[in-house]
Amino acid sequence: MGCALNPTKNSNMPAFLSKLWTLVEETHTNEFFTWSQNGQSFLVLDEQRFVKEILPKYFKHNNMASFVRQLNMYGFCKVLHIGSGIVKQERDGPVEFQHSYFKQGQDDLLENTKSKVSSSKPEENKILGLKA
Amino acid sequence: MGCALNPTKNSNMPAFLSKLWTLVEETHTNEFFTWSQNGQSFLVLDEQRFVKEILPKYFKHNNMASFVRQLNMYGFCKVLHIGSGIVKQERDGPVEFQHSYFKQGQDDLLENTKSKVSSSKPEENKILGLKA
Amino acid sequence: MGCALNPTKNSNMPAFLSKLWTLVEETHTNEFFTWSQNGQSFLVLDEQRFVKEILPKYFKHNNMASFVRQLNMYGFCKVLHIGSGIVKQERDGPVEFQHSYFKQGQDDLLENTKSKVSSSKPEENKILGLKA
DNA sequence: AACGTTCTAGAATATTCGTTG
DNA sequence: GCAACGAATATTCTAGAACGT
Repeated sequence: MGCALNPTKNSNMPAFLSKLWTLVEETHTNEFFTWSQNGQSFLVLDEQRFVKEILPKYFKHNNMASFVRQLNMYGFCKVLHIGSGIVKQERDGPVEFQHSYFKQGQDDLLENTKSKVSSSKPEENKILGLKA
Repeated sequence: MGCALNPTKNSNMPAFLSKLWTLVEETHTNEFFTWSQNGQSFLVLDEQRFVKEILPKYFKHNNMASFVRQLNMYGFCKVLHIGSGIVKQERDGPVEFQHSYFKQGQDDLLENTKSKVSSSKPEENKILGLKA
Repeated sequence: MGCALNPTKNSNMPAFLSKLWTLVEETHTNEFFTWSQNGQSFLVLDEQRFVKEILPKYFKHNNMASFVRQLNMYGFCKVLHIGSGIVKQERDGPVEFQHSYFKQGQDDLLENTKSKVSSSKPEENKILGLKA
């Protein structure tokens, strides 16, 4: 049966998603991890602080690469910033990720987001979500 | 032992459930074994003390694993904690379990909770309880 | 670090096995984690200290259950201690595990020990090792 | 026969590392 | 170069199985 509940939303949502939601909703870290202005994506404004201060509190690692791997597993895509620098990038540009069912104020969309490898029926995994 | 009802010894309730109820109602162990704040689950706040001091008083063992096995047998589910990241040397997060018919103040729900393997008709075991 | 061979970093051995080997070879923790007298198995003499002091240094958790799960995955078996107490138990008996290719002084046996789920050919996984 | 205790395994998600396009 | 992915191992939670009372 639906066990291993997580307390945020009393559902069996994967831990990664509820953690990510909690993270981005946290107001005291908005300085370097927050929703984008229009709420359609989220931003890592200071990767160093994010990796050092946030990741180890919520996950069993402190590697940006592992965090990104999880994002990709759940269908998030990086938002590319083109032409944001001449040589390379002025400094490190912010890291931005987006998912069609992960938007500010719409935690209901998140409900049934699935991992790409979670279920045994592959065709149901490719994307995710029933509310669509 | 205080005023709390103690649904023991007067029914055909499995020993595990009445012991668990007694345990969590005990006020003098609330420091490390107690109801959660909203009474919807119970917490093991200090696993080491719980294992050494409480388990052997009620059961024929002092293994957390055996206790958890029984919880799962009766349909209890672990409550996941968002902030369970890299292990801190200092303190462990509490262990929390929940069951829809095991709630503070509602010992009547507990009455007919059944083990998942007790009956020979599997479909009747999945959950349990008639008062619902 | 003493004279014991340490079969790490120079092979494709899974991290769990090389860590386990390192652990049991460490002399300064022999007080509560060590080879058995005949070197055919290893002992956890103080589970609480082992869980708190050793596990988090080598793994991303501090749960005995997770450690045991890994041991079973690699084919280790618990060594049963019969008649280890009359009324209850004087103290806690030590936890002992054994594997036919994990023996003191024979790190060569360990070389090709495989997880039960690692390869895609199930029949080759059941046990393990090529040197036998 | 039901329940309790122990040891091992199943299944899902998480983390790492290396590859693909 | 680099975002996304495949695959192996690791961690977690729950269940199967054997045995005893």
